[in-house]
Amino acid sequence: MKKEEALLKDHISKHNLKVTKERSAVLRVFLDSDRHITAEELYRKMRDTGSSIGLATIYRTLNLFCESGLAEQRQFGDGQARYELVYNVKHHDHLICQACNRIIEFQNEEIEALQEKVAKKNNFKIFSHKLELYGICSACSAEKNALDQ
Amino acid sequence: MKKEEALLKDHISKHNLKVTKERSAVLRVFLDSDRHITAEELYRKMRDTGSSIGLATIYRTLNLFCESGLAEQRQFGDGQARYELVYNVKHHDHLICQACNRIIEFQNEEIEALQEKVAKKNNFKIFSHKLELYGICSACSAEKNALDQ
DNA sequence: TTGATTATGATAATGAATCGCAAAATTATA
DNA sequence: TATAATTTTGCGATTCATTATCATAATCAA
Repeated sequence: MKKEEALLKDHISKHNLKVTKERSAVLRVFLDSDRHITAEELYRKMRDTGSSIGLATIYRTLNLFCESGLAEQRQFGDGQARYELVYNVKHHDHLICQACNRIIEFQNEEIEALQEKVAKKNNFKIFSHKLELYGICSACSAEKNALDQ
Repeated sequence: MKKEEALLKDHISKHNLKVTKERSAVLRVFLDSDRHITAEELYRKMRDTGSSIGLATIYRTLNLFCESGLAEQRQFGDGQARYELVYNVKHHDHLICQACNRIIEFQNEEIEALQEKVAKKNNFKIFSHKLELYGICSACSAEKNALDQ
């Protein structure tokens, strides 16, 4: 059994919930998908492969993943929440290309340390943070330059 | 005439729009409000002082403020957009207290510089960024400690 | 297997934000 | 300052993502 599956089952048993084929199927597809997937995308992906799962169940299951610490919800400003596997994944922030919607993950210890410093200076205790850099990636930038010629 | 009003009127005249009493009133109340106000809060504030303005007009006007460079829209994760005066205001990021919803602004040149460095390393051109630190402020932290006694 | 409990799918409901429209307001022009 | 072209307004309807409701189905401890 995968460690992600074990984590979910542990959460389920600790909260008097039940292991269902839908939950198992959503987990399987979720783990096999691009990071930063939306509920709708996951729903389509499952329906397209013959599943008769409902959209509400997708949302309920993704929320369950978040409650169990397996995933986190992100808002990148396009109006749809995205869900990302965080269990056993090192913390990181995001670069978001506004041309092709590509999401690049990055880590920077120096920035993290400075955030703590800012928090301390303001007597603030940080529980979580969000750092997103919006712009244009190298591929889109090159494409734009080519078009401009 | 205030510089903010001048900016808005400049934008209006450059785009064949019209100066209306509603737009002037929304600007007046907006400038006189807490930073990071929601459309609904601005609507309530105006209705409570006798205005018969519609909510749609509030939204349209706040969008106009954003287009003119007077304001920017922010999402702090509670599902409602907040609007913040940015004209003639130095760039800053936010600390958000999840207990009392207080928003503290801060500036940190070192973090900004490191963001640029990250972007460069990824051949990414930054147009904007979002850095939000979520947690609990000193006042709420003290209150919580007192209750725990 | 049963029985208590939880989960599911379909659909309705929600809430923030936008749209369409007829009426009203603005503004350039005469 | 009247006119006419254009934009804006408030209202209500609409959209879209997400959640709630509810009857039926599935799970699982005993």
